[in-house]
Amino acid sequence: MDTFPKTYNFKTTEERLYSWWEEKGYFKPINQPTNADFDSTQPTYVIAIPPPNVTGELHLGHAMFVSIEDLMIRYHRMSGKSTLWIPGTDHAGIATQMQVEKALSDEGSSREQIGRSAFIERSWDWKNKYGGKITNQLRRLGASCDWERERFTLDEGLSRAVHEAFVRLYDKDLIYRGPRLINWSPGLKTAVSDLEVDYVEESGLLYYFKYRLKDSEAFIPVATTRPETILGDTALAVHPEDERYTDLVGHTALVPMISREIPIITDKYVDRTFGTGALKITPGHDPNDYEIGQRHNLPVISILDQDAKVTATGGPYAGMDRFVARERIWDDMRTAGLTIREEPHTLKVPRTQRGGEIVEPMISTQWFVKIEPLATAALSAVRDGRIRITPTRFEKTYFNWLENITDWCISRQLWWGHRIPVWYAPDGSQFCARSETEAYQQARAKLGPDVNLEQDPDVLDTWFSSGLWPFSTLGWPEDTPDLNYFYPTTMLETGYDILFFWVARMIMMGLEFTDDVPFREVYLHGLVRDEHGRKMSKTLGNVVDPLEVMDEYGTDALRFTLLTGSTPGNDMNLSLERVKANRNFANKIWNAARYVIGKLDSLPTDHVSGPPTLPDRWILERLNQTITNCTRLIEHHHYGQSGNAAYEFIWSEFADWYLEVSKQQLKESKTSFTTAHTLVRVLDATLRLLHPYVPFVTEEIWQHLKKAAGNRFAPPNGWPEALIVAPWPTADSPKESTDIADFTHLMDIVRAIRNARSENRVDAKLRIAATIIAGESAPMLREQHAGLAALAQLAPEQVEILAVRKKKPEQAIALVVGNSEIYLPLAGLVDVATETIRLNKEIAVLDEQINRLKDLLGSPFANKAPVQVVQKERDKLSEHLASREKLRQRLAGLP
RNA sequence: GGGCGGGUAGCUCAGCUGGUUAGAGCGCUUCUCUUACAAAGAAGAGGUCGCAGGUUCGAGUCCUGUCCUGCCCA
Repeated sequence: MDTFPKTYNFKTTEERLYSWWEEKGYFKPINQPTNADFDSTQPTYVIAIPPPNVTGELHLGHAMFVSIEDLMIRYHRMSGKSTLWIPGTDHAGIATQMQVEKALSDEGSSREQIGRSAFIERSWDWKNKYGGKITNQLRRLGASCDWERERFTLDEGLSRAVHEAFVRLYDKDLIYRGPRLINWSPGLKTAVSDLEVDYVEESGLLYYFKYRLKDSEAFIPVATTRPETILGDTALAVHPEDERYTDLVGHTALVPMISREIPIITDKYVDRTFGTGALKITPGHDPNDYEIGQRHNLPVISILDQDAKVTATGGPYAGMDRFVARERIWDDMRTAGLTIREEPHTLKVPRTQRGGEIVEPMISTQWFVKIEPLATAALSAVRDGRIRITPTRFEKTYFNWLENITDWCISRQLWWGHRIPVWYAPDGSQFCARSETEAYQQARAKLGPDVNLEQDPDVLDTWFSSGLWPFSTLGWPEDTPDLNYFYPTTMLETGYDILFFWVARMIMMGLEFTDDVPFREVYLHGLVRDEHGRKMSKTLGNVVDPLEVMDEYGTDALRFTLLTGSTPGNDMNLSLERVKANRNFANKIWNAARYVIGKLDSLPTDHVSGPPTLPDRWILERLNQTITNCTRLIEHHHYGQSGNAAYEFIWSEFADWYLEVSKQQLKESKTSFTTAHTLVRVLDATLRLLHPYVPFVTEEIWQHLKKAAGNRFAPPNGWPEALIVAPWPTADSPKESTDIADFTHLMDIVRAIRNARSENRVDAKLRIAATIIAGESAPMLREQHAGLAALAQLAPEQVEILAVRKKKPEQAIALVVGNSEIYLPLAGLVDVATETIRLNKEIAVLDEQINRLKDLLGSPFANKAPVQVVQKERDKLSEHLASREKLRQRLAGLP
């Protein structure tokens, strides 16, 4: 027992067990192509991990996905599937590049100063230095990934996959390059995709001003939120049915301050009620204006450069920052008498998700994926059920996004990432190839042997390589044995916040390149918030660090909290109180096991194997029900409910009741062996049920249990080497018996006695006498005499259990539990007056119930509801009637 | 503007296909350090399930409307 301290010490357990599991190879699929006895028909269960940023640090989002995916993996591993969880990390272009640039700037250097190749080298150094951190943190959470299959989006194989994918799309004309209006991040100096822009509501101003007409003193009042874009206006637009402006349509207006001539056009897009009803059109710097410009063939003028400073087209404002220019133009216009007024206005400001600076829509030459054909395929894969999304409501979101999708800007003006596999010749012709050598071959064939090529300087959006993840990690484009056996993967589990970024793109790319779905199921979890539902943020100071939580309460406690406190697709508020409670839960299992194992150690070896007692049969049947329940719930993705069911079972039934009864049964040689066997059996099975939730404490206990129980109490198929690879429990077929009802009756009697003791302030240590008139339950209760006495703290020799009453008890408190009457002769405690009050109170409660049930059974309910439901209520009524009768008799019999 | 969540005990949340006195943890009250566990045990208090209608024998659960709140898309 010295290896079994009173409290579970997770600190000395977790790391040891994790390394042991890993060394033993338990994280690897039991059946895989490299095995000598490989069986390609054995079912698989495969998850590709959502790759965290290679230089990132663990946060609760990671803790959430690891908990859920590890649960899925451990459950299916135990269920006998050949289970593979592929781990890996993402190069996270922008994020990592920013970190490296920050480090450079701290040294007084910059990427421009050191040049591209030195910068990339520097980034790899950075990756090598910090890259192991996040994966070690995932290990800490218990993630049972096959680390030998770990991948990184920039490693050789995955880069080959990226090139292959690019070339194939290019050859099918699904990738093109050209000037388009894109979102430009002036700080990061790169294009970002539409998805990477958040529109934040902020208060600003609406500027009203005069647009003068050419050859006339008249003007049109116009409102704008961005006066600096006036310099890029190429039209004024009014609604075709707006009578205020009909006679002005077709005239020419003059751009303020620079007097460029622009037409006045009509377009139904214009909202007559907004501002003045006249809209200035700046196709070069506004997505809506860009579309109107396309419709009317308007010229596009770029007035801002890559630093968001005004270009030469801006005349006197050239060189100014966009916000400086805004003020200067407005000042100048005021001086020129062109301003009308300013009013406060709430606008949606486009900001980058990273850094949060204001994005500038501008014209830029970029690479795009023509997305519609891919989206169409991705839509039908979910529509026809080849991929199922849990919770299903996200299917709608998914459809809506894909139905309105726009081409995907995939080029980034960064250095850290997959460089675009396109090379340019001096004459401008371009060659898309899987490698530079291949590009040169193409170029030489076309332009002669002396051609010199230059590779496109841009890199691809990180999500482009992430989109290939489920198959690139398995070896695609090579036709590898892993790809053949493990693909398509089974489950894709991630947060709903990257449904578009990642999930949808994997589906599109998977269908395009592998002609199959990348996974059969998608499970989306919610965001982890603080305990009052606020988003965790550094500024609010409410960020919970999972590492600190694990330090304080253990990994299992954190995992159990995340798993049982969340429902699919819904955000969860994490409360540390709850984590603490679950730490206590781990300790509870520990102590229950400590008891069982201690008893096994001291059990005599010369046993007599008696038949199972009522409590044995009860707990085994309840175990059966719990196994059935938990399994069903997990299969339906109700992970939280399954965890709670196992929790309730082991704490409120096994520990609170069966363990207490077992103390009596172990004392008797007739029952001791079977009791010990039952204790082992139930504990073993429950540890299995809980293992996917709380892997460490369960494995640790299980190893002790296995050792203590040995062959004497081994399960039918023997003890496997470790819990992590032990078979998931199966339930016996349910028995037709009254065992559960009987034991429940016994529990109710015990509770009633405890309640009476407590209300009458009977000393907890005092063993009292009791007479129980139990009718047909008498034989059953008599058999449970010792247990009953122990549970209710009765003096065993003074417990009388009768079928019918012999004489009228005098000085006693009377309790009615179902069909049983209990008399507690508490001398000196029973006062006729208070007892009368108490009995009347109980009768009143029953009266209420009886009336309610009589009304119910007299209503159409009786013939419309299913028979079983009605019968249940009838039974209740007759039971209440009998109880009331007993109480009345008792009342009448009081002295 | 469109779509999707959430509103259940003081707090944080469960409640699967509607089944008839609504559950858990924490907190609260009373008692107990009884040889598995005080990170515990025993007993208890606490909710007209946001509001208003409707469907049904029966609604926290389904439908309609409404209020508050959060998110996504435009």
